[in-house]
Amino acid sequence: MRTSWADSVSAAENTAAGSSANDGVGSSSRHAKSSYVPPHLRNRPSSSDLPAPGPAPGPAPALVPAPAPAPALSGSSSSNDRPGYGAALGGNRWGGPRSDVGRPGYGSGGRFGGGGGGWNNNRGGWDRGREREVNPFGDDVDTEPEFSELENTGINFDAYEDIPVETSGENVPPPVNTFAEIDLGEALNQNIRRCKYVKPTPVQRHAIPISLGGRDLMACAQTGSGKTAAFCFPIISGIMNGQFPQRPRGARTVYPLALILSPTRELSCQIHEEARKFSYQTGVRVVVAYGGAPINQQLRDLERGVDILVATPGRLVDLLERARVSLQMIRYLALDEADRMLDMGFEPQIRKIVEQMDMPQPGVRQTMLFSATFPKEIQRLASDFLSGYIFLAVGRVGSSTDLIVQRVEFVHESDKRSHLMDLLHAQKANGTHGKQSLTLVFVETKKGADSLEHWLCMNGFPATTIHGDRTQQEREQALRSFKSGATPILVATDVAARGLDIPHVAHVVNFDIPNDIDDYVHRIGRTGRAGKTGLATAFFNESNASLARALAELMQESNQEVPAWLTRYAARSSYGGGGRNRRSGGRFGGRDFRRDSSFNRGGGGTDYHGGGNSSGYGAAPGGYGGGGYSSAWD
DNA sequence: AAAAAAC
Repeated sequence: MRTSWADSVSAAENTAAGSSANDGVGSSSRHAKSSYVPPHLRNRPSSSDLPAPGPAPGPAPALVPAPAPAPALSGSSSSNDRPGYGAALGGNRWGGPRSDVGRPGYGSGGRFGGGGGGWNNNRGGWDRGREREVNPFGDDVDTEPEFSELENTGINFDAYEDIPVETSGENVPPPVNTFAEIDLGEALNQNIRRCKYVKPTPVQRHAIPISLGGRDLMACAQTGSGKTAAFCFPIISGIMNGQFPQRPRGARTVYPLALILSPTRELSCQIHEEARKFSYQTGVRVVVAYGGAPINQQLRDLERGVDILVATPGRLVDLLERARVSLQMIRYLALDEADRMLDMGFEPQIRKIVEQMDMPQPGVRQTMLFSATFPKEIQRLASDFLSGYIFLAVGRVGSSTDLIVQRVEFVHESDKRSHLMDLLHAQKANGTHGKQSLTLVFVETKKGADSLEHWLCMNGFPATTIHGDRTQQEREQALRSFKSGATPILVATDVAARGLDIPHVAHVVNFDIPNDIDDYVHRIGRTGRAGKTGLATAFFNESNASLARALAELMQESNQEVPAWLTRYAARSSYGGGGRNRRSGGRFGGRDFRRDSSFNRGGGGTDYHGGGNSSGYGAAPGGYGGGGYSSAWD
């Protein structure tokens, strides 16, 4: 009923502040968590809007989302909010047979009509509305890739082969070696072919079966490892195949089934673009919402229907407070770059979104948490947000390959500009032109970015810049202009350090070296994407001494040539307790802390079924090994 | 210390 959900939302608003006494740490047991009812949902007549907790998410058959009883939305008289491409399908896993009438004007009959679940599915009927959908692949939609084309994409799949992977948790579903082994459905398979993906990356090989098995997932993986597809495929497949209760449709509020949170606007845009490709002609609607852009277009997009919502936290909180979005129907939650989001101070907003609005509990929804590192704060988040999860650690991309050639050059502060100029001239002369060869230059400050951009332009190098002082429009324009090659040099702050997938970045220059080795790893990860080779040059001088040790170790680890002078710096800084990097010596961003006997919370899932190579663990001198997680590193 | 993120 309209009043029902409206009340729910307004109640949520009214009590959000007071409900922050959420149990937080210490209730990692899923039973404790699943019986928890958020304050704003207590005392509701029939608790009819929130699905009751489902049974323990044990090994479930593939393609079955985490089970949950029906929420039995009372009296809603309208259908779900997506344009239907669907044919009816029997049975409704979430809500049982429904008698609701389909929303007129869309598709071919009620998607929930007449006892049929009515969600489109890949076994038929979804194509009836295909003309409606803008083709995200451009012109070559119906071009089936030739085998030779596949080889020409430049994706070096062998480069992924020796990336170490480790899993732990109870009953870990075995990894797959090909997409064909997984029944993702024909529509999705076709999109995978259109994307020219031939073979799953390591994170995909493991994460997709885990997720399709209905399990929660904590994954330590770098961007560039194929994460986006790893969480999108199971979500899209689950939505296509799953039966969901009818979503109430008020005039304004929409009820997505999946939520993907990411730290930056550009990353959200990128995930949205990728997810749209993956969901092309599946009938699954993906919408993005982020700040800095006019909200009206986003509201219109939402009103046209949303299954998967990709968002940055701030804008989502805004939408939730305006009651334009309800999380009541969320079945899939993915948090990307979780460590980054915490670094950026998003924890309160994320906890508000996940714990204090109307999102179903862990175990009812399926949750995937992605993070490059696994520090204490993320472990806490994992305990609070996940239920009986599987831990997956994928080695750093590039850690065991030579995909990225790293160079470190000693450049005094005052020489940096002319040195950069030399590099750019050399690059120009090297004959790489004709083909786009993009250079991404990282600097420390927004001011520095502007002034370097200006200087480059004055000196005949078309450059643009991206940083947080620019408007969202300027940022997006800069990114477009860079990607297109119109300005083949992009000067950036760390806003662009993580996750952005820009093809053809041949060279990453760390004009200013970051203070955190993780940031360095992320920055150089903007090149050498998808198995292509790339070059990363860092300008090192005295002011970077504190990073010398971590940098030298990282380079050594990835089979790079470490200059003798850097080794000397590294030796010096190691005495002074420098190199406070978080994970030197390891090839993973973290390890499953549940394996440590000292960590006792009574939560389940301490069994270790490690099938992977664990040699990257334990060697960390002050990493996460050893059980004690003192905060000495912060 | 700087960066990012809602209006």
